[in-house]
Amino acid sequence: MIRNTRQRTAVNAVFDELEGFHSAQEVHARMRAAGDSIGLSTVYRAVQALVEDGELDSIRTDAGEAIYRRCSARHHHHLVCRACGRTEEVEGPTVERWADRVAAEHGFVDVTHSLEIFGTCAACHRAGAPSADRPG
Amino acid sequence: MIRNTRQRTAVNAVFDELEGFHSAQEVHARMRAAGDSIGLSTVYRAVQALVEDGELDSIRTDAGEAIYRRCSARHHHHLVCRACGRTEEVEGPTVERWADRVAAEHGFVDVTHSLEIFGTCAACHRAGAPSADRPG
DNA sequence: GAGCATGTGAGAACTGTTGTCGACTGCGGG
DNA sequence: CCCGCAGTCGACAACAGTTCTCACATGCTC
Repeated sequence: MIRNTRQRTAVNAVFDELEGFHSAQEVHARMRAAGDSIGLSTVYRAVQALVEDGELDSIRTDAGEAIYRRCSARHHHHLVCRACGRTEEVEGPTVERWADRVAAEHGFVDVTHSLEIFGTCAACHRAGAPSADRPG
Repeated sequence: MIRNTRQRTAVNAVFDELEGFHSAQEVHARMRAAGDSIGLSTVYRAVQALVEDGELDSIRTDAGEAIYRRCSARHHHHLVCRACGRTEEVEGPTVERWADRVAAEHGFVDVTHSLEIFGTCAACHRAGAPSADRPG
């Protein structure tokens, strides 16, 4: 049975007040700072549960850290600035259809996909942010 | 000054023989197994240098591990069976153009993207493989 | 070949994450 | 309302991947 605990509720609530992506550690620190007594393990368990429930959306930073945010109902992808980390949601039926079609052509079923776009946002580009090229 | 050492050359050479993505640790193990004496730190340094030189391409797995491969002339994506792990390379100008366009519309420059498609391949589907959904 | 900046490598340190385990507590039943 | 107990908590240890350290080795320039 899945219980409705103070901690779980609290973690969930944090993401109501927060925009964008935040790491488990950050959430933990934020809660502790706010006087909320909660363990780090619990935060990790909570965010994982929330991701499974589809409440949160998770991606991994370039540094390998997992970051989370409230998931909007729509299926979408992320456009991430590699200099300042700013994230924008983008969506496009084009790519959805393409992915499904390609998978189907190869005989794959039950298809999902993950797509992230990285670049340097206008502000950072103006600021002359360095950019590590990443062809691929 | 950047020196041309035996180790650096050797790491680079490994990726000539290897297809697809491989972790630094795997490369290290492989080299040791082949009787090549090299330290793990050195492998890390080497792959990082190679990435900076544009010789290698790096992405991060879901588990947070960094994996590398020779940057192929062709840009393509992966279609991965979530049951047996079989991977097929797919490519499509559609999605490339879409990603670039979307990024440009948001004022992003110097754009790259990462896309993986997950599904159950025909063989595994016939075998009745289970599947874990991952919205996002 | 000499000098020396740069690279190497074993191991320690660090970071983010997951596991452990005794104590705790929501929740359904009585 | 209280009981019982399975699900949960949380401090801490354990882990994995990566980076740092530093004494030693070695390519490169002269």
